[in-house]
Amino acid sequence: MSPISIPLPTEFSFELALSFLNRSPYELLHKIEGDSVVKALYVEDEIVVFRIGHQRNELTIEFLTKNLSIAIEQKVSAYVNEWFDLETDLKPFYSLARKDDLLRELVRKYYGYRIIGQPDLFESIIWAVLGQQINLQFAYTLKQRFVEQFGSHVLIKDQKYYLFPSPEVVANHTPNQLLPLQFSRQKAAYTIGIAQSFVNDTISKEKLKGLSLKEAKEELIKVKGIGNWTANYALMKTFRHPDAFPLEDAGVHNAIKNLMNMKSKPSLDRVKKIYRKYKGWEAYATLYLWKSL
DNA sequence: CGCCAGGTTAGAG
DNA sequence: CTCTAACATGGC
Repeated sequence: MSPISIPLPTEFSFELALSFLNRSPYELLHKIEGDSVVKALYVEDEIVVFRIGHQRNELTIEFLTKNLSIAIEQKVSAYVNEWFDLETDLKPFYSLARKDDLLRELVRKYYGYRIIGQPDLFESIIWAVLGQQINLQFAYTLKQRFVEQFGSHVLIKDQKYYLFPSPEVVANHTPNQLLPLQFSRQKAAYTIGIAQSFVNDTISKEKLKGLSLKEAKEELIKVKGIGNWTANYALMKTFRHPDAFPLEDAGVHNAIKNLMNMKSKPSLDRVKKIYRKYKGWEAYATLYLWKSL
C-alpha cells in the first residue's frame, strides 16, 4: 500500500499549515503527530483515518485504515486538496498585497500561508457560532466538550480520532442539555436550531453550492444564530468564496488597529474602505490580518 | 475587578 | 435603515 501524493503549488508552506492546525491543544478533529497531520473522516459512510505528510513539492497521504477501495482513496485525496486550498493561484493576491502597506510585510513573512478550509458546512457554522463573542481559547474548550459528547471516534493504537457530530445526533437533544458544557442559553438554542435546519434540509451544502456570495449569505442569515459574520465565515471556510468578508470581526479590527498604530479600533466604515483595495481577495486579506495577531 | 472576546437578536427610533 | 441593550462567561 503505497502512499498517495499530491503535487503542491509554489506558494505553499506546510509548516504554516501545521502551525495553524496546531494552534489549540483542545482540537480533537485532527492530531499533529511529529511533522504530519492525522485525521478521521467519513467517506461513503465509512470512517477513514489518514496521515498527511510533506516532502519536496508534494503532500503524501498514508492510510491508517486498511483495505480501502481506490475510489475512497481518491476521495480522501480530493478532500485534502480542498482542505489545504491547493488549487488557488496566490500570485495575483501577492502582487496586490506587496503594494499595500498593511499586507506587504505579512505576505513576506508568511509566504505560502493558505486558508485551511472546513469542507463540512455544519461544522463550520457551529464552530463559528461557538466562537461568537468569546475568546478563541474558550471557544476551543466549548468545541472540545461538544465533540467529546456528541461526536463519534475511532481507536487506532490507543489513539482516539474524533469526527464532528452529525446534525441528526445534535438535533436529538435540547438546548438545556448543552448548558452543562457551559454553552450560554443563546448558543445552546442556536446550536440545536441549526442542527434542526440541517436535518429538515432548510440548509445544506448542496443547496448553497452554486449560489452567489450574496444569495448564499441571504439564505444562511435566515437561520437564527447566523448573522453576517457567521455567514461570511462559513462562506470563506466551506465554499471558499474569495470575497467573503467578516466585516464585524474583532480580530480583523484589532489587527488593523495594531498595524496602523491606532489608539482605538477602526470604525466599520473605515474597515470597509480598507477592504476596497482587497476586492476579490477579501478572504485571503483576512487570513493574513488574523495571522498578524 | 474590569474589560474584552474571530456576534446576534429583538426592539426602538 | 441604524442604534442599542441584553445575552454570558472565561482569559488576562
